Amino acid sequence: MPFKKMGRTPCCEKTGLKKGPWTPEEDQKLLAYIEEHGHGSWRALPPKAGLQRCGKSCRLRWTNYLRPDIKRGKFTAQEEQSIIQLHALLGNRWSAIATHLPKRTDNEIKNYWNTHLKKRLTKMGIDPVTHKPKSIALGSVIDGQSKNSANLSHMAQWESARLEAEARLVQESKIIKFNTPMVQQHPNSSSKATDSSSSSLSAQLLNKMATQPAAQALCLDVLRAWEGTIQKATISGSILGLGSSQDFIESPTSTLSSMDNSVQFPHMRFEENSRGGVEFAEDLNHFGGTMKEECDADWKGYEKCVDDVVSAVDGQWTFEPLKIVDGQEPVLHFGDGFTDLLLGHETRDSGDQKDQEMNGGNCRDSSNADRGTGKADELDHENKNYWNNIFSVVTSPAKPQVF
DNA sequence: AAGGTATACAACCGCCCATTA
DNA sequence: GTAATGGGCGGTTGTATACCT
Repeated sequence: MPFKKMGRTPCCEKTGLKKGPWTPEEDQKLLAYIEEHGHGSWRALPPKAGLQRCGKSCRLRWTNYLRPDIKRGKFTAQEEQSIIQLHALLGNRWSAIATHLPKRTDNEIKNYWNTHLKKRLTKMGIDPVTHKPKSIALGSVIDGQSKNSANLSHMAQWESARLEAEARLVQESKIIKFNTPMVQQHPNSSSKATDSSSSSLSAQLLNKMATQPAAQALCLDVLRAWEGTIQKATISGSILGLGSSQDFIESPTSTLSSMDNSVQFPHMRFEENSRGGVEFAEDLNHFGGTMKEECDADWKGYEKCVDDVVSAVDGQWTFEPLKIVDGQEPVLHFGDGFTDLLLGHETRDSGDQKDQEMNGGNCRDSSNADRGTGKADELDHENKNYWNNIFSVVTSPAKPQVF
C-alpha cells in the first residue's frame, strides 16, 4: 500500500525508472529539452526528453541544480548571517528564507544549515531551534522562561508571516493613504514620509501601526517581547542567577487588547531613509512602559552584577567586564553575540579579519570587545542595524535581502 | 596503505495544498 | 462536490569525498 491518501496516484511508475545521482548526459538532455520546450508538465517531460526519470525527479534536478539563475559555491559571511537571522525569525521555513537569499535554493540553504550552521550552533552551546543558550532552552534554570521563549519562537514565525501578508496587502492595494505626517520623528531627524508611493508604504505601515491604536497590529511586539525574554532570561536568569522572572509574555492576540500603547511601537522610531525605504531609527527606551516596570526588580539585583556580561568563549557562556557609560544600563540584545559567534567570532580576538570584511558591507559588528568598551552610541548603532536587518526582511519580502 | 569514521551535498520521500476536470 | 493532478515544502536518506587511526 504505497499511498495512504485516497484519490492519489503515483506521479509516475516507479519501476524501471532510474534513481540516484544524475549523469552529465541526463543533465544535458533535461537542459536541452527545457531550453527548447520549457518544462510544461513535469510528469509528461521525462519520456519526451528521453529520460528514464520520474517527473518529480526532473523538477527537483532543474530547480535545485540546473536552473541557470542559481548561484553555487560557498556561502558568504553575509549570506550566513542572513540565514541565521532569518532562521531565528522564521524557523525551518526554508522556502521563505530562500526568497531573501538571491540565487540560493531552499534545498541548498537547508543543507547548509543542517551541515554547517546547526552544528556550529550546537557546538557553541546554543540550541539551534530556539537560538538560545542550551541551559535556557533545556529549562535547567528557568522553566517558565524556556516555555515562553519557545512559544515566542512560534509566535514570531506566525507574526512574521502575518506581517508579510499585511505588508503585501498594503503594497498591492495601494488604497491606504496616510494623511498624518510621520509621527514620533526623532528631534534630530528631518526625514519625512508623506508621499504614498509604494516604496514608502512599508514605512507608513509601520508608523501607522505605531501611532494609531486601531491599527496597532503588534506584528513586531512579539519580536520585542522575544528580545525582552532573551534579555531577562539571559541576564536575570541563567547568567546572573537572580532567580526566575515572572511571566510577562502574552499571545499577540491578548496583548493586542490589553497592552498599553507605551509598550508598543512608540519605543521604536522608524524613519524613511534616503532610498525611500523604512529603517529603524532608534530604540527610544530599551525598556518601555510595563516591560520596564516588570524588569525593575531584576535590574535592582542586576546592579550588583553590572560588571558582568555574558559572552560565549570556547563554547562556554562566561562573564566578561562591561563598563557603564553615563549611568546607562548595559543591555544585552537578542541577536547580539551569538550570530557573530556562529559566523566564526568564537573568541574576542579571532574574528578581526572577518569583522573587517563584514564591516565593509551592511553587517553588524557586535564584537564583544566593542561592547566591552561601553560605547553607548556603538551599542545603539548595533541595535539599530540589527532591527533594520530584521525589519528589512519582513517588510521587503519581494526584495532579496542580503545583510 | 587500508579500513573506519565524519562530513558535505545531492537526491528522494511523503505530506500537503491549490488547481483542474 | 469530489477525485485527480501538479507542484511546493520540509525531513530524511544515500553517496562521494575527506579525514583520521
